[in-house]
Amino acid sequence: MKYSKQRELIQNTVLENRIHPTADDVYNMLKPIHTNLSLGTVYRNLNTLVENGTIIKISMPNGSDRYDGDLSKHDHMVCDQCGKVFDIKTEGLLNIVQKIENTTDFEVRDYQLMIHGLCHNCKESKG
Amino acid sequence: MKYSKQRELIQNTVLENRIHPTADDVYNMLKPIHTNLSLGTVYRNLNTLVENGTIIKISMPNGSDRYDGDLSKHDHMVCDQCGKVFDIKTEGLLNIVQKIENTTDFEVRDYQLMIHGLCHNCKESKG
DNA sequence: TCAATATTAATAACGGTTACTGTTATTAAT
DNA sequence: ATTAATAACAGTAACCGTTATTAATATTGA
Repeated sequence: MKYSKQRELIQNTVLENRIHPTADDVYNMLKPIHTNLSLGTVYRNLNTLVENGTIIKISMPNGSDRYDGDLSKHDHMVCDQCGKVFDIKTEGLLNIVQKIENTTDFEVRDYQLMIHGLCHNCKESKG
Repeated sequence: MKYSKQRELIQNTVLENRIHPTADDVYNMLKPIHTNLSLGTVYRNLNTLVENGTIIKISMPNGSDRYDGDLSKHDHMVCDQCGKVFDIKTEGLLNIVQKIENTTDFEVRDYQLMIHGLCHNCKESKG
C-alpha cells in the first residue's frame, strides 16, 4: 500500500524517536517544518498505523496515549515525576499470564504490565 | 474523620458492589433514590476515597476509570467484548517486578498487570 | 481527461473528568 | 442557642484528549 506524505512523516517520527511520543508530541515535532499539518491527521494516521501493526499504542493511566515503534513484546515503567516512559523486558511474565489463562476460562489476547515509580534522575534530584 | 451522607453512600456503593463500577455507574445506582445527588460529587468523593486509601482506582485502557473496594494487591482481566472486569491473583509477579527494580535503578512504587481477552460467556456466544 | 476514490486541513463535537460558583450543611467557640 | 468558620454540596461550565464532520485537495485508474 502506498502511503501519503503525511502518513510517512508520522510513521518515521514514531520510529525514529524512541521516546514513546504522544500524538501531540508527534504533531509538535512535525508542525514547525510541515506548517499545514493538522492534529486530526496525526491522530488518524497513528490509529491507522496501529491497525496496520506498524506501531503500537501504549495506554497511559493518567494522560495521553503514547506510541511506540518497538514491536517486540515488552512492557513499560513510567516515572511519576517527570513522566518519562522506559522499556522493560519482563522475562517470566508470559508464564504467569498463561497460568492464569489455564485456570480461569478466559481467552487471553494481550496483556500489559505498567510499573510506576521514580526514575534514576528524579530519585537523585529529590535528595 | 466524619463523612458526609453522600460520601458514605458513594463509599458503600463501591464496597458493596464488587463489579468495579465507574463513576457513572455509582451515580446511576444512587440517583434514583438520592435524586439530587450530583455527578461532580461522585467524582470528587471517589477521588477523596482513593486518596484516603479506602478504595482503589483502576485505569482502563479504553473507557472510564473503575473503582474497586478490594484493597488486597491484585490485578485485572477485562473482556474486550462485554467490558466486564475480573480480579486475578498474580502469584510471582512481585518477584518479576523486584528483579526489574534491582537491575534498573528505578524506584518502584506500584505496578499493574492488565489482561485483555474474551471471558467465558463471550467466548461461548461466539461459537 | 475525466471521474471515482482517498486523504487532507480545519474545525466542530464528543466523552470523561475537573473546576467554578453560589448555596447548604457541619463544626467549634462563644 | 448563636454565630462565625469551614467543609461539602448541586448545578453547571470548562477542560483535555480524541474522534467525527466537512469541504477542499490530491491520487488513481479508466
